Amino acid sequence: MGRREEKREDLKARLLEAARDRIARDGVSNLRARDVTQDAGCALGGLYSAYTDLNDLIIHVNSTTLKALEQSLAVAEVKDKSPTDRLRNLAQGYLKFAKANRNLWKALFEHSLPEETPSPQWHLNEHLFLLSIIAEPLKELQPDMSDEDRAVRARTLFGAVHGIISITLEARFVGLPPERLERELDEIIVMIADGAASRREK
Amino acid sequence: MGRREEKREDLKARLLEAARDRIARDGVSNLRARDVTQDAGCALGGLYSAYTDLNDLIIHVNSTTLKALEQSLAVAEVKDKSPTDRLRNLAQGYLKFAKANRNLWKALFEHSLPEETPSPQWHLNEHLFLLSIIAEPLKELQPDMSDEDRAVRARTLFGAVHGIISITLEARFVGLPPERLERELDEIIVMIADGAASRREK
DNA sequence: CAATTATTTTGAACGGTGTTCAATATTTTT
DNA sequence: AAAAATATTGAACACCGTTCAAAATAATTG
Repeated sequence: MGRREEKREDLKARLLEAARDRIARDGVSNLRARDVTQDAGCALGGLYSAYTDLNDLIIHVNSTTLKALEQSLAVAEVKDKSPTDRLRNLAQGYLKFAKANRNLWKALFEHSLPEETPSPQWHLNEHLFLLSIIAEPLKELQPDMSDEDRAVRARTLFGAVHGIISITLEARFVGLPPERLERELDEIIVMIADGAASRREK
Repeated sequence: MGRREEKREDLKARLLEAARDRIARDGVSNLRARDVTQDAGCALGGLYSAYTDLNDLIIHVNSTTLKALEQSLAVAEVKDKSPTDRLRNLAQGYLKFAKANRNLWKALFEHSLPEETPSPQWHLNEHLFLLSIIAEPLKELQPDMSDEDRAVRARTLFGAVHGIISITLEARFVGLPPERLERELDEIIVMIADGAASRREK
């Protein structure tokens, strides 16, 4: 019967949960194969029957983090607001999520793939929703922009927002005073949104 | 004689050069203590007499990278231009440096300190020049802003520029098409600069 | 210039890492 | 119930950064 499949899925789930807990608590750089397998209640080698790699397991954790972020941003979304306000809301929502789930959020970016082995396509696709929800208010702001240009601009905007947040929260460089992060982020978003809007009238 | 001091400095220099070459070629995550020491022509333990750590050696490489960036931006600086144009120039200069020295540039940020051991103060200070040269055009743009606010804004601006560039060049997330990076960066800078300027007139 | 002391350089050894794989245990099929 | 197919196990492996007693070298002394 499908008992095999069942146990296999159960093991994968247990490993995933154990890894997520460990990452949330100690950060992705402190994740150890021996720790997760012990937490999950299987032998060391069991990890490699459920996932190809410790890296692969981390990618799956990141996948759940992205889903949680998606959920979080969807909740924070407000209709009946100006596109600028919607962008402001998204940026604040992203910041709020990053603060509330710092280690899981950091794992999305810290996780450096070995060599030139890029993330698998299915995981890269998961990033696209982020860009699509940014692109939507942009469309209202600059309706005459081509879809391609708008997609590029959404990436630019995300990069800027993420850069501002990460330089402060990751604290590996000279960041902002944390208490001023919200306002700075907000002002920059408004500047860019206004810039986009004025460009339309030009 | 000062023969001791002399040899010691020579070893430090050889290790530094070997490490920089290795990082530039293979990336900081592929730097191995056994490789650098072999390249530098000393025993494995020699590294730990010259530097406290492999991490410490990497920080010193990063220090030279920052100096090179400083040099590069100073050359690119143009007087007799509008503050907006100077900011545009700085952003393009930063991009150009990142492209030309990708692995060394990435090492400035990839390098994750273990636990909560922050970078030493002398190295953090080296970052400040970057912010100071951003703050200068900002002063012209918004002369009524307090020095502190301007310092914060400079960090924000750097975070945005760095975020846009790194999300594309580090390719660990969904980045921009590389050929559009220059223009996007430029347009965002102009938007923010114009936003800052218009705020002044408000 | 020895002889002695102070310092540096060396590299085998240590503890910890991710990963593998023959042996064992388990589930499925016959 | 026996046999075949599969999954789980954990000792062993290769590699990593780091340490530290021993060997080599430099400085000082008589």
